[in-house]
Amino acid sequence: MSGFAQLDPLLHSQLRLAVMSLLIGVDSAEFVFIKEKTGATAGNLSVQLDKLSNAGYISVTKSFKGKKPLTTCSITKVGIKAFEDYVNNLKQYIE
Amino acid sequence: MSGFAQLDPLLHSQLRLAVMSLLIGVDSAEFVFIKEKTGATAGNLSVQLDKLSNAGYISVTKSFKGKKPLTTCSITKVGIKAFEDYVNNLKQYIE
DNA sequence: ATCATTTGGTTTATAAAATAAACTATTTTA
DNA sequence: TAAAATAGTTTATTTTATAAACCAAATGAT
Repeated sequence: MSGFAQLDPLLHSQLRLAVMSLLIGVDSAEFVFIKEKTGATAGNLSVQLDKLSNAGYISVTKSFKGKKPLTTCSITKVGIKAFEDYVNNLKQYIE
Repeated sequence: MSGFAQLDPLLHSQLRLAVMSLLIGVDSAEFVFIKEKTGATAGNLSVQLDKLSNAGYISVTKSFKGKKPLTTCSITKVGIKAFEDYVNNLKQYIE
C-alpha cells in the first residue's frame, strides 16, 4: 500500500464534486437548485453536468415545469461507486 | 453553514496535495524521494514545488550532496494551516 | 582519455480543464 | 407590445496540469 492512488479526475474538480456531493444525498435535484447550492454560473454548471452525464455518473432528464424547461439530475449507481472510491482514495492524502 | 466552501486551488491538485501530504508527516524530504513517492515526472514536480514554494506553503533549499545537486523541501507553518483548512473544507464535500 | 549514460534537476511547449461571456428560446411582467 | 427575466446551451478565453526537451555535472564503459 505504497504511493498515492490516482484520484478520478472527473470527480477531482470542485464544482463536479459539489454536484455529486449534493446528489448523493437526495433522490434528484433540479438544475436551478444545484446552481444555487453550488454558486456556479449556469454555463459552467451546464458543461460540468454534461461531463458527469457522459461518464454515466449522473442521469439528466429534460422536461417541462408548466411551460419552462426543467432539467432534473440524479446520481447513478456507477456515480455512487465512483464517488465512494474517490473518497476512499482521497483519505490516503488527507489522513 | 450553507453552500460549499471554496477549496484552495493550490492544494486541490493531485500532485501538490500528495506533496503536502508527504511533507506534513516528515521533517523534510528530498526532491528525488518526493518524486519516487508521488510517481511524478521531474519536470512536473519541479513546477509544482515552485508553486507551493511561491505560495509560502513549503520551503525549498538547494544544496549539494557530495557533488550532486540536492533539493530539500519542508512544509511551513503557513502550509500546515492551509492544508488543515483544505481538509476541513473538503470534509463538507465528502461526509 | 573520451564517449555514452545516468543523475538531478529546470525551462518551455502542449494538452486539457475550468470558467465566463455571449447567445437562444420562451415566458412573464410592466 | 416592448423590456426583462428564466432556463438553459454554445463558444471562446483563461488557467492548469503535464510532458517533452533541455542543461550541467558526474559516473561508467571501451
